[in-house]
Amino acid sequence: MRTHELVLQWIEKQLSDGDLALGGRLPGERAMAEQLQVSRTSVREAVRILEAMGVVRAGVGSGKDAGTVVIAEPGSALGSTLRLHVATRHLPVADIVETRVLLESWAAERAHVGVPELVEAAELLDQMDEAPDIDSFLALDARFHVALAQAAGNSVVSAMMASLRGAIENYAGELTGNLPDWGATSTRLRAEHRAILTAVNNNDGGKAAELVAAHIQGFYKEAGVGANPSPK
Amino acid sequence: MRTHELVLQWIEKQLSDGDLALGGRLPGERAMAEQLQVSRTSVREAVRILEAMGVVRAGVGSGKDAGTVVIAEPGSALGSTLRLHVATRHLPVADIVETRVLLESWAAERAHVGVPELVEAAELLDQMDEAPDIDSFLALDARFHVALAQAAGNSVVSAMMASLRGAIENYAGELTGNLPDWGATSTRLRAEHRAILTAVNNNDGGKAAELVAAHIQGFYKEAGVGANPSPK
DNA sequence: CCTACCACTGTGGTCTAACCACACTGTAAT
DNA sequence: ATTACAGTGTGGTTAGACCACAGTGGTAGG
Repeated sequence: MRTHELVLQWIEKQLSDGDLALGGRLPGERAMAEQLQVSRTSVREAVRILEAMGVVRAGVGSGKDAGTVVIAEPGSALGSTLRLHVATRHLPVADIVETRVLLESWAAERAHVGVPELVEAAELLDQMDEAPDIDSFLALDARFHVALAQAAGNSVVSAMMASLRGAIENYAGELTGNLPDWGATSTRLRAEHRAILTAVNNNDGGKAAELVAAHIQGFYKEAGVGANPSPK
Repeated sequence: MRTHELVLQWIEKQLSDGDLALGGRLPGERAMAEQLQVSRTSVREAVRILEAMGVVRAGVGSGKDAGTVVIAEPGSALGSTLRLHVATRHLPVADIVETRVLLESWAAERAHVGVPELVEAAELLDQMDEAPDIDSFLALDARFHVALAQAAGNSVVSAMMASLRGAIENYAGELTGNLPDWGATSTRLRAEHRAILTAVNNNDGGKAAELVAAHIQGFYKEAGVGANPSPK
């Protein structure tokens, strides 16, 4: 077993045993190195992996944001991993879109009416009506979909959905260039968003799921994904 | 931007541009360090991250298995990430089980009859009838479920399903200790497996999905997950 | 001529020791 | 009381060395 894996094991044990909790701080790199009788290099490699997994965040200096702190951001971490695998051509974009439809439909069908996430989603829609450019529109769109997914109350589904969105975020940006009329598309997307949210708030989960599926598939189909899985 | 992130970017670009393909070999760490004008340490940190993501595999020595080569194993990588987040108590085991039910039901419903994965699944069931102990039974069980998921032909769903299974693998091992009568449970599980496979091969996707959902939920319920999300 | 051995080479794995930038903290000078 | 500044501890980065490993190729012995 390689040295940095030993460090990883040790840290994972600290987490499992509850000696290290969310928001907690890891010992300094030098301290850990001495405690585990390994070099600081090995400790750093382990920390880097945890950082890539979204389990910790490293901050320099001193004070509240300093040191290596335990966080919980599986979404961005999974997203990076998927993005890399898309780059290797091993994961087709079409499969990602399909999975996204699966997860988001499920979430829309089971969204709990009355949770704060749905209020946030409504506010995001208002902001989208006044988005100055495409990029800010897409950013708000991403947050809307994530909020909707979170309303179902399953953190794993939320994280995976967010990661899928993140993995193809670059594509979304490129693809809007393919659209014949962004103004028309934007209007349509916004109307679909409101219809989805209305269906959810009316406890009509089945309809919400259908609308979400059509919404996502419609966008990527219009932008040309599916027929051409590797647009680059 | 930190130095190792620069290296990551460079490697990701090589992958996106197709200059580096699956099975290809990265330049040596020393060569990359010189080419990018960074230290070997930074290169190594980047490679470590890619290794943790299941994008590359590092091998010492010389010959075919030596050097850092591009692979595609998103499943194990995502599994490790999820496992760590479970350790932080951020992802409840119940949510993972629920997501697994979602993905596997979907896959069972859409499995393509006639694909080699289903043949392999059948062989695995035969082997399970003669599994000498619980651990080998669980290992075969894992492979059976993965094969079933792969039969649906969506690589993202397959990878995620495998990762979910891996994230709670340790739990499965612990939980079998809670079962009152392993022999009876094993017999029931094997019967359910065969029923699922039969439904799939009969093109009865709906029934297969139902059976899979009941199969998974039944096992974890019997073992005591759901009522007690953090058994440790 | 063939075989067995062995030094050579290039790979990742690890370690040490130093320096940097950063951000807060406490103290001393104003 | 306010300000300026040295001190301290954090992660970030680098250079250089040594190790184990595995295939390569030459060489000595049969």
